Amino acid sequence: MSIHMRPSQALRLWQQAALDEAAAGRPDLSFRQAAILLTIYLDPPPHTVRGLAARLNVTKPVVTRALDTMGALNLVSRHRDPADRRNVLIRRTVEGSLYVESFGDRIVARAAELPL
Amino acid sequence: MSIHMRPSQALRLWQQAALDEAAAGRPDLSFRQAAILLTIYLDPPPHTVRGLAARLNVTKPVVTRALDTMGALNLVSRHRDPADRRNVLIRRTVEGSLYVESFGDRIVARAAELPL
DNA sequence: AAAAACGGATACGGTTCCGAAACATTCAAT
DNA sequence: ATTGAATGTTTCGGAACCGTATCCGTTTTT
Repeated sequence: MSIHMRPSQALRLWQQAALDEAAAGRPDLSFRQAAILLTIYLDPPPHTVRGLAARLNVTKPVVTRALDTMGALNLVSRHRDPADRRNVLIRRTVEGSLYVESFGDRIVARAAELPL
Repeated sequence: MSIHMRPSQALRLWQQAALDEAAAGRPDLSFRQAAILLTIYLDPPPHTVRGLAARLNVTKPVVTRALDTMGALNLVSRHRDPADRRNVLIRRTVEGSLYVESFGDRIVARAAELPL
């Protein structure tokens, strides 16, 4: 049972959620950053820079930089892979989990409010 | 009849849409920019810098700069208000309409694909 | 052991963005 | 006509981001 919505509802939902994010004074993530963050939190680990770059079809420095800023915000953390020390494994954090969770909750709430 | 979705579905939807945007090589809009763009296209005109800034709870330069970049992308256009020449009226463009429309369509498509 | 391949970070030049403050232009009030 | 307020833009120093290319450490291959 899939989710049905009309384009106007989808756009309104996106607007409301974006307004929430902007107004809440939260970090102003870009689409790319959001995609990286959500991929880390939704897709099964392990996550590497290379893997994320391939998944998003962007270059490695883009991922490195996104991890720099999100790491500074404590939304993700980096650790060397002990097995293959070339790899960097990206892991979730408590703060990142809270951020993602509340983000999801807000979307659900906004979706429920959508006008016909 | 409102839209029901679970947080996991909302997050997955957001991820898929963000991945689409990132992969499509489209301009990498931030939440704020997206909120401004969608407000221009969803809320009834006229739209002014001040009005948008108030709606988004951001400062005026933020709106001015967002309009600079979106204007360069031909997503919006600016015109002085003939009635009160202090005002700048922000208007939609053909390209912006296409962008917003296809964005909405993509969200709808992704929503329909969501797993249970 | 030497060379090639791999994963990630860094350097570079350039663009965009931020918040705060100052700015020009226009309108309204006196 | 002057003053004052309102609207939008610009400036400033500082930060983040882009893509391309290069570098560094590690692992694999020969």
